[in-house]
Amino acid sequence: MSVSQPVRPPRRRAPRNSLNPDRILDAALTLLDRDGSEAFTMRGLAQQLGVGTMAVYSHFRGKDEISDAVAQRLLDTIELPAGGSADPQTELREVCVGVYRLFTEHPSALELLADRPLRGDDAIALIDRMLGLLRQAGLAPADAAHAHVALMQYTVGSALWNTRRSRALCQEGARDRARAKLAALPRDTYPALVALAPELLCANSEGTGQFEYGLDGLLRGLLGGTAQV
Amino acid sequence: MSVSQPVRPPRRRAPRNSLNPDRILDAALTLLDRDGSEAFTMRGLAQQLGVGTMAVYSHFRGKDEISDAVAQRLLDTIELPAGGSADPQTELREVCVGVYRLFTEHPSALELLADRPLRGDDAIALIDRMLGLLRQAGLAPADAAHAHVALMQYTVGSALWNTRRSRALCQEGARDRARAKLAALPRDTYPALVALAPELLCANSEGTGQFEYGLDGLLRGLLGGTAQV
DNA sequence: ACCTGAACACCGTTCAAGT
DNA sequence: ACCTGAACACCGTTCAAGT
Repeated sequence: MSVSQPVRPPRRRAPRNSLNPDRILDAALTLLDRDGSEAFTMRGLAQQLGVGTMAVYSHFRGKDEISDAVAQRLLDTIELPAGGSADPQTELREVCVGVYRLFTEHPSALELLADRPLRGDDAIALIDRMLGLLRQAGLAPADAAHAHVALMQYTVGSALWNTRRSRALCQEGARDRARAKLAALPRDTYPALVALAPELLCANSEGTGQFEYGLDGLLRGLLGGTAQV
Repeated sequence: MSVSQPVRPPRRRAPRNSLNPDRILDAALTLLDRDGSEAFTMRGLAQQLGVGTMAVYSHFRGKDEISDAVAQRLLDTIELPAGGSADPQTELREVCVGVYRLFTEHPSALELLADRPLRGDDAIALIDRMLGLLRQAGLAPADAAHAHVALMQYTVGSALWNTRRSRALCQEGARDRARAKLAALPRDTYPALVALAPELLCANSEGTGQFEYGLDGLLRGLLGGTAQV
């Protein structure tokens, strides 16, 4: 066996200016989407870029600043619906579905976003759009603000729930174990749960359908009437 | 200066059986609530217990198993309303508010819970109760399942949003910076946002009020009628 | 059986140095 | 200016050893 071939050959010095913020953010997002947020490491990022660990620090202050920038960039890719064509409720629905889509397509980035406040021009535009639609739908100022936050909370919560649920179900045989556990429950202690077991499993494995069910309910409840229940 | 007093005096050997799973979980929850989830460390936990780092491993397989047990224990403290006294919608409301309360009172534990599936007897009982109430309210099996998931998603999402938002606002001067940023936005690019700035700031700093606003909307929309929008 | 410290393979980041 | 490796203070966990 030849010992002369080292496992990690001494990387030749990276050419000057081959690195830049954009390349770094691209690599970060790739890493995040492919391997999940706990695999997002400064060392891993540098390796992905074919560069020494500390090279990245010439372009960003640290990991936090990179996470921030990735979150920013993602938010700015949300496409707002054309507008004007449909009624406010339908447009609000489209906006929320768009945000949900983005979050489920970039599961690990969602965890970054949940940590930091929403800023960046496109995120601001999104909030403005939603508030405008809520006012158009006839909500008073305070109601529009509350409704907006509620919609965001539901959307973020659903996306988070969904990505974590689906990651858990990816585990070896997890789906069968869940099914078995449900089947083993005593029917008389948990009558409703046992009776609805198949529907529950189904609702949990649906993705967008489940989200839209709740979203429609929420929109109906928030916009439907001014009557307090 | 005397060198003979070491910074960390050689801790005397902990008495046998002074450690047990309950004491460990107590310490873990204390640590979690006091210092946040990223301060929850095997080394810190052992220190809190006045014991060598590895002592904990005699009682739990590792950090993950402890996190699991803490989450379990928390879920089992949720109190279900007496039942039978009120209509299904009011009872559902109480259950959700109870879950939300638990989550906001133990912010860091929520992050643990978001990661793992809900199990444990009391968590199961909670799900059963909610499903039963939803059926009582007149929902078909598939609708009850969907509605249950939607309610949980909204509740978890709100709690998560809230704890993170409030943690961010705890930062030095963060509240003022947010206010200033809102005030600096161009009125004609973001008309709705600028107009609703005070209401938004208010909705975001309310805790339970904001949650209940959306919850009532969601319940109204899910239970209000069978009409699909 | 229960508790111990040393050691291993990680992590983000500081530092002084190379080009 | 941009990129480098060594080093520091952390982390969870394995291991062989003490009692």
